[in-house]
Amino acid sequence: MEARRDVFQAIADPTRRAIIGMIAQQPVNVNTIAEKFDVSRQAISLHLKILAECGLLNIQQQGRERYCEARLDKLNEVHEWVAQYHKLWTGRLAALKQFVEQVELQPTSKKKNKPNHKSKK
Amino acid sequence: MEARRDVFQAIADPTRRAIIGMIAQQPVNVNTIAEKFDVSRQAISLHLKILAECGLLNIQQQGRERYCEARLDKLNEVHEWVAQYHKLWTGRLAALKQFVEQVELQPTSKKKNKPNHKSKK
DNA sequence: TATATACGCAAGTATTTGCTTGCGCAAATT
DNA sequence: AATTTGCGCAAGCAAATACTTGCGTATATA
Repeated sequence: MEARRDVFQAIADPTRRAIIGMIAQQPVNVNTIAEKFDVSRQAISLHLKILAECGLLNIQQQGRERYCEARLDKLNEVHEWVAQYHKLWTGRLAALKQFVEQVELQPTSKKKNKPNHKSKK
Repeated sequence: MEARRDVFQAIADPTRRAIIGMIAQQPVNVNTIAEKFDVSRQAISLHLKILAECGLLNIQQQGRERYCEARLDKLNEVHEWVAQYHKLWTGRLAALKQFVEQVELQPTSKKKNKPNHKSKK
């Protein structure tokens, strides 16, 4: 146990993503977070621990309460990983669009019957 | 088994991320992929199955070979999820930077020496 | 046609999750 | 001082992972 613990792994769980969303704007204490879910406080506590272990979360003790603060910048690893592919696939879409437009403009096209020609808006 | 199967879950595994990287540019067949890793072909096959199940992968049979083609646009869900927080945290950084600069420009400031002021290009 | 190749389909196992319940302790509240 | 509240620690458990090995089956190739 306690094996791999990286950001990708951390955000794989929907509950943990929800937690991040909940504390993205301002720190929230453990019990307040736990109340929003229908699992036990311990379960949430464990999720928080996992998030904290990979740096996505800071915990500040305040009296008997513990406030969880999101460290969104730690999502950068994910952002960069996805962004490279995002560029790739949007680039392809752009190229495809351009290609289609170019073909449509060809005056040499044989196809004269195009009953339902989908026009671009 | 066969429970949750979403994109976040799929990319949580480093092997699967590596597979995506391997086929992002052009389709590759199963055995070629498997050879790059030091786990069994079956293990890779299962990873491919998982990727295919959540749409990140298309498989085209060609003779006895199966070519795996990446569907990068299916990463959009992840991209959007991260992007919202990316905006948040970069926005905060920008605000912080602006704040610091503003403070530095205060005429009441005692600090007159700013040798390496980083100018924006 | 015999054989090698490119897979898929289990079955079996060790580890890792995700969750629960019970206990304990320190900081607020009464 | 007694009680409530906030939360960690730990044991226990079902389910999911990530692999492996063995077997079966098309499709190429010799």
